[in-house]
Order: sequence, then C-alpha cells, then structure tokens
Amino acid sequence: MWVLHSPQIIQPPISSLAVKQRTSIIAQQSINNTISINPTNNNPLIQSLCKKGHLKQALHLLSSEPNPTQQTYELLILSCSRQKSFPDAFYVHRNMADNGFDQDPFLATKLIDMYSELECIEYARQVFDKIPRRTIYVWNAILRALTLSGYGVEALRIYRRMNRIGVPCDRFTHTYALKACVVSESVTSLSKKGREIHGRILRHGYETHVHIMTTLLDVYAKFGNVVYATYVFDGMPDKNVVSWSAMIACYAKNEKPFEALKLFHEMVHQISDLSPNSVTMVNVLQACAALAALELGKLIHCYILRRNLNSTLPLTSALMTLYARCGKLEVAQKIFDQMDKKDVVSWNTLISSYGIHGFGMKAVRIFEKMISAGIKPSAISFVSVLGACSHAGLADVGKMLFRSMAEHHGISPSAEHYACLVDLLGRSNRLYEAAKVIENMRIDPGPKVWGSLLGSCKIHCNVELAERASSQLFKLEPTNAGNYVLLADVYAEAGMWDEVKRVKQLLESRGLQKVSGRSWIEVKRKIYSFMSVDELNPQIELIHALLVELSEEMKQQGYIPQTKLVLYDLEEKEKERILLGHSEKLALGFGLINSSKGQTIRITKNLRLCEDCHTMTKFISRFTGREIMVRDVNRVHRFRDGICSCGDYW
DNA sequence: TTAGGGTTAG
Repeated sequence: MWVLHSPQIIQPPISSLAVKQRTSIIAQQSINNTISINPTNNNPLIQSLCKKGHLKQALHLLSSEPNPTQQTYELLILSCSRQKSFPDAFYVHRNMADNGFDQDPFLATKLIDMYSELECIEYARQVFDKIPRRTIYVWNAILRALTLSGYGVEALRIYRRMNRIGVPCDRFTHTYALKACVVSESVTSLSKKGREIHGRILRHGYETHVHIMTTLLDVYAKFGNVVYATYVFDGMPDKNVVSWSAMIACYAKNEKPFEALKLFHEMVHQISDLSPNSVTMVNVLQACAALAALELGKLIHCYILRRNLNSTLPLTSALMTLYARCGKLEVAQKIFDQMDKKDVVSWNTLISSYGIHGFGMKAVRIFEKMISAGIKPSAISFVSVLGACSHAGLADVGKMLFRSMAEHHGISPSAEHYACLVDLLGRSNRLYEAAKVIENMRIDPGPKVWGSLLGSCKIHCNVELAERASSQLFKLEPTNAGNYVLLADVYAEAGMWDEVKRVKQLLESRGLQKVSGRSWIEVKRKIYSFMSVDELNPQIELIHALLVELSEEMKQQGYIPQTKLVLYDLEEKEKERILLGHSEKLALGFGLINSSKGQTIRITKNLRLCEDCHTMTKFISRFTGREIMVRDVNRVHRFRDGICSCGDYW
C-alpha cells in the first residue's frame, strides 16, 4: 500500500543568479556584522539563513558546503516544514543521503516529522523503514505521523510490532497509540484496541499520568463510551483544566448536555485552583446550544466576556452556533460580521445557520461569497450548503452544487454528501431519482444514504422504496430501532396494519427499543425536560387540561387530529389522547402556562417534529398571539400568527 | 527531539 519513490529524482535548481544572490547575502551579512564568515565552513551562515526564513539562499549555500553538520540539517528540515516546500525538502533529504546523514536517528525523526507536515506519509514511512537503529523517538515519530495522517490501523500495527519485539514504550508511545484508535474506520475493533491499550497503560504504572489519562478519557468519549470515560475521569488523582474540559466535551458530544453543564458548574464552584479557558467554554456553549438554552447561553457569553477569555475561532463559531440554534440568526450574523479573521469553519457555521432557518438561497449566496473571498470550501462546506438546499426544497440548485464539488473544487463526494443529495431529492418527492443516485454511486452507500431515502419515504409514504431501503438498513444497522420505526410509520400511513404489527414484532424480537421523544424548554433560566405522556411534572394536570381545551377549540375550526400517526390499534379517542401527550406539546403547554405574553417560547426536540404537533403549534401561535420556536433534530421552526417559517416543508 | 481537551454538518 505504500508508494515508494527514490529520493533522487529532483535536481536542485542552481543558477548564476543564485550564486550572485549568495554573494550579495554574504556581503550584506558581513556589512551588518551579524555573522562571522569562514569561507571553508558555511554551516553557521546556513543555520542563520534558516532561522531567518531564507530557505532558498540556505539551500544554495548547502550545495557547496562539503561538511554539513547535524544541526545544519535539522534547521534545514525545520525550514522546509515551515515553508511547506516539498521540492526543497526532497533536495535536503537527497543531500543528507549523499553525506551519509540519512540514517542518523535524530535526523530521521525530524525527516519523519517533516514529511508528515508536508502530507507525504509514504516518504515518512520510507525514512522509518531505512533506519537500522531506531530510537524510541523514531518509533514515536512514525506513530505520530501515521496517526496525524489518518492511518490509525497502520499506527496500531507498528505499536503491536513494538510490543512484540520488546521495544520499551514510553508515555508518548501510549498517547500516540491511543490517538491512533480514534482515527480509523472500524470503530468496533478499535474500541477493543483502546481497552487493550488501557490495560497496558495500567500495567506500566501510568494510571496517575495526567496527559495519558486525559487522552484515554477522550478516546472513550470519541467512541461514545461515556461510562468508561467517566470512570477514567473519576479515577484521576490529578485533574487539570484539560481533563475537565475533555470530560465536559464528552458529555456535550454524547447527548448529555445537562451533565456537561453540571460538571462545568462543579468546576467553577468547587475547584478553586482551576480556571476554565476558551476550550472549556466551547464545550459549555455546545451544551447550551443542544438545549436551545438561550438565557443560559447568554449568561455564559457574559462570563466569557467578563473573564476576557480569548475569542479564538472555535469559540466564536461555537457562539454563532449557539445563537443560530436558539433561533437568534441575526445575532449569529452580527458575530460573524464583527470577526477580524474568518476561517472556513466560520463560513460553514454561517451557511448552516441560514440553512437550519430555511433560508436556502441566502445560504447558497454566502457559500458563493466565501469562494469569492478566497476561502477554499471544505467537505463540510458542501454538507452545510447541500443541507441548506434540502431544508428549502432547492433540489436543482443542490444537484448543481453537488456536481461542482468534484468538477470545480476537487472534492470527491463522500457517503455523507450522497446522503445529502438523496435527502434533497427525496424530500422534494423525487424519490425514484434519489434511488437512481444510489444505484449509480461509485462508493458503497452506507447506512446514512439508505437512511436518507427511508426518511424521505416516510414523508411521502412510498412503501416500495421504504422496503428497499429498510432491507438494506436492517443488514447494515440491525440494532438501530429508528429504521424499524420509520418503516412501521410508512406502513401505518398506508393503512397496512398487519405489516405494522410484523415490523413491531421484529423490533421486539431483537430486543430493541425505539428512542423516546423528548423535548426541552427553558423558562426563567431553568431547563425543563418532557417525555411523552409525562407524569413527572407537577403541573401535568394543568398542562393536559390546557391542551385538551386548545384541541377542542381547534376542532371547531376544522382541525382533525392526525391519529394515523399513532402506531397502535386503538380507539380514535385513545389515539387522540396519545397525540396530545407528545413531548413537544407538553413542553409547549408548560411554556404557555409559565411565561408571559411577549416572550418567545423556545422548545427543542430530539427527533423530527411530528406533523400533528406542527399543525397544533401553528394554531396555538395564532390563537394565543405567541411566537414559538421549535428546533427539532433537523432545523428551526418559527411559528408566528398561524404560519411556520418552514412553509410546511421539513 | 515528541504529549492531552476546541469550532462547522449529519
């Protein structure tokens, strides 16, 4: 799999102009009296030129230096890395080989780092292979290089080899090996690998080492294993701001935003010698964004300003996301406008912010503006802009952008991009076109692509394609209960109750449980959580009474409860009762009771907003004169005066 | 000579 090239192809460009330049530089340095010149030893001058960033001149001197030293090569290598110059790097490497330095273990480490920096991992591997005497630095360098380049499996193979042949690993080796576990495709096997490394770390007595244990915690977090991550965190005798931030990140990214906020609170109020930094705050903002906790998020924003924490690019993007996901698109835009420096992530954040609010064309315009501003779109830029087209029903614009990815931007569409395209076409009820896209895919359509098709089949009730998609999904993700529920939804919509029963039996026989609908609402800076048919809230009776009253009022105005959405063979009345118990309706009822008239009601839901809840929320917004925002798993819905910003397309 | 936590989408 490694492409081997001989480092003897590229010749250094030496011209008479270069010789003149060299003479002139020596003269200038001499006049400035900064460097003492020894005509038989160019090493000090080469080193000085490297330190000052004059790589080309340094290289011209190297060509006539008969005895380059190790330090000279070290600085040249560093300079090539900094200037990202592959031909120069190659030239230095060749020169080293000519002078017998290419097998020096110290310089080999530097060469591996350099090739890694230049994204030429095959050359790094070649350097490693040719070193007869490998110090632990050399082993660690190749582990680091492979991991940074995404070759996690290769890195772990080397780690295994080290253990097999008895190379004594140090604390860096374990850290790199742990990180290698994360950068790979096969999550299951590597999760097991992580546990093996965990065991080895304990056997080597590193259980109190803060760097290693924080990395270990982070690896478990990235595999979604919150229990193991918490176990590692709790067992750490010394925790610093990085360990705390990693644990907060673990909760924030694994759908445990309450735990993330609780841990942050503990960090601030109970650990006196630790101060949160901007990285900590990024994770805290993510937790607020997940809950659409605007008031709490504003408090956190004030905390950041008061503590004068560095407004780094990630922190600013996290703030934009917070406001956008809480429905405050204009604030996100304002933050973006005030940024001195913007990177591709800042632009992506703005694109997706407009996207989730349903402003598809605006998102496309921002995407174009980003390109005009000289920012190269990333793979995520396309996910963002295609997602924005999908939310707004801009199927043809999205198709055009999809084509432009490879044609104009040199990005090969990944399964995620195909999933966006399938979603885009599927939602627009171009289901057979979407299925055709899957048929013609050059890469393996993974669960995301089939999942997109199944999701669209649910919206447009297409039994044939839903069966096709779900048969694939049942093979690819046999334990994902959501796929069974979607298929059952399609059958229920089509009135195929025997099939509904069969799918539900399949779900039960496999011991799976569907993800319960959950909604959150923030009232007076406190967040309240609701589940369907919630009996825990002390105001539940009051909420039910209010919802029944509103429902009756709606019926008089022509509303028909969409009882077909209830997957149980029950009496109509009972189905209506179940519909009224949906978590988003309970949260809405709670919001109506506990907030004053001028306030916007903000609700978050962990799944797609149900059609009946959508209809009812539209009505309530008009009937009560309230502005209601519901952010579901896909997008933001703003209900005002009986109309939703999604235009009933979501 | 080397090290840990961060933003965007789905």
